[in-house]
Amino acid sequence: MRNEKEKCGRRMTKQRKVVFEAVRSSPFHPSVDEVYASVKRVLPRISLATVYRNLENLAEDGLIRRLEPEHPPMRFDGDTSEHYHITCMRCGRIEDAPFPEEDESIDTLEKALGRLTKYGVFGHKLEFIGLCSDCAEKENR
Amino acid sequence: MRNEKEKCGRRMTKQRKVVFEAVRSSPFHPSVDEVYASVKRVLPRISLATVYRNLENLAEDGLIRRLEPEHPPMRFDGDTSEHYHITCMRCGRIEDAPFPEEDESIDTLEKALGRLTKYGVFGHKLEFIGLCSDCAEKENR
DNA sequence: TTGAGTGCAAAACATTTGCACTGAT
DNA sequence: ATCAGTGCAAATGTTTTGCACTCAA
Repeated sequence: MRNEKEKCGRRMTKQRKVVFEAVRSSPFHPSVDEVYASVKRVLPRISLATVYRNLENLAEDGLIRRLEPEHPPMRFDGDTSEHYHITCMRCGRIEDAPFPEEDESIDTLEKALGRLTKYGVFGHKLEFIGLCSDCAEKENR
Repeated sequence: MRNEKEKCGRRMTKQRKVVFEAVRSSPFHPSVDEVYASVKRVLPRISLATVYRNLENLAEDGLIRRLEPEHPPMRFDGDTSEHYHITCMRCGRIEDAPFPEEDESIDTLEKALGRLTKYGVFGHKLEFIGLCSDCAEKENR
């Protein structure tokens, strides 16, 4: 329920650049605080609000990906290529699934994941994303 | 990263019963506040904290399902049978996908969903759930 | 030059917790 | 009778916002 704006002209500030780089260069799906800590080493005066604002608009612009962990805080992924994640049900750690997005059944993907990682795989969550008829109607006006 | 407790003996209080019934009987994947409002009509003195606590432990016991909308607040589903959801990217509404969980490719499911609902289907989110090796190790001690 | 973006502090939200009390077992 | 569960209020953790200021375009 975001992504509908597609802002065209966004100013390339130091802050935006550094926040982007921080997410881009982290392989750990960092939380806002982790990005903040990392960014602060380069721009010590940056505020947390700015980090939030930039993460939000970078995700909106499709330059990073917003993940949705079961429990806060939000995490982000600098790798926008299509890939899936596996989440540890105990500690919440998020790692990349080691296969490309293929047109396989979920069951097949799940079994493959068990073979290819050190995870015990217990299930999956699948959610479809779309536009409901009410909102589609509003769109055309 | 919940569900590991499997509490055996839970007291069946009026509050727990009514919260359960409220989620069970709502076809709308209600939020905590919606459950609270509904429950308040039966038990006007119930507190929001109690609603939170009961939703939490009902989900833990597998009697209801905790959903994870992209943005707060949390929503719950009284239907624990296996099924998928479609979420409107604009308004956030969550509806049941009108097919049983089948061993089809995601692409096939997505196309079927476009035919079977009034939604324009734009994508999906798939997340695998497992236990990482660190946590598995801790488990065995 | 100028308004989008920033820093700061305060507010808003969603959720959790401490504690004295209540009621299901 | 006991203690898990409750109500209340206060605390926590996360995210957003108002506003004066700054700097990228």
